[in-house]
Amino acid sequence: MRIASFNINGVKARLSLLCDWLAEARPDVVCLQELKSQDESFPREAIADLGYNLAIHGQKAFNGVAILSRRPIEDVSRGLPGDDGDDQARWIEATVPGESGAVRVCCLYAPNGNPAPGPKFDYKLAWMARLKARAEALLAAEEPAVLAGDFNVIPQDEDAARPEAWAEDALGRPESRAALRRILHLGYWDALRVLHPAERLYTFWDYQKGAWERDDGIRIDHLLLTPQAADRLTASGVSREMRGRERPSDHVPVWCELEI
DNA sequence: ATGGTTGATCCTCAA
Repeated sequence: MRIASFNINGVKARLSLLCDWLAEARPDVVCLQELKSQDESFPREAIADLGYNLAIHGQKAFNGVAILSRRPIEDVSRGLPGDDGDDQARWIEATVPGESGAVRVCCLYAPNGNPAPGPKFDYKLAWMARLKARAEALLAAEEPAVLAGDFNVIPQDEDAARPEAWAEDALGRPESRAALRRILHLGYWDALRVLHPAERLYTFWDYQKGAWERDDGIRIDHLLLTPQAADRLTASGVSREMRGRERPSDHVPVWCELEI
């Protein structure tokens, strides 16, 4: 089962790019972030026509996440637990049955957190703490699960072309990195890094200042696997060429292959 | 030091 994550940066503005990629790459499951669309205006038909079932958690103008799957989508849950007052659409999870067993797929869009320090950075760190709590509960189930999405955290210096440029940014600050490490240290595996330990891997290039042309990228989109999922990992990668297409997102898809 | 880009919605904000 091939599972991909893609921060689409506006699903309506990016519909033709998304449909082209779905038809070419044919991922079994896709986690989308930054829909910037309400449920009612989400382009369901075009995606359903390509053979995908849909579970959407949208919001007006900002955020928004969705799971697309060629297989059935079961037991959908919307919203990250831990704060009933949080109405930002940043989390959707569901079970996808495979040929041998099933996988719990969690699609997440972590807060950007800039400017830091400040209230937005506080919200980011509080959200990451809630993510850790959910990640802990998932581990206790001892089943294959994937945390897939835009974590808005650069894990280590080697995950940025110019790490020094991000040292004070919410995406690269030590507090953000520590929050991600706390989740990894529970027992999660970085599906990209575990198979590509020494590779230059970026998933985001800013629209500004010719970041793409200069390969001034960062790796902030991640696939974290429970041990039961990591045991079945056979391949992973970054669909880098997507950044060079017409009207691209500023992110590209990341994917992994699980024997499920 | 500034400005550079994009999308969605309301003439600004979030990224």
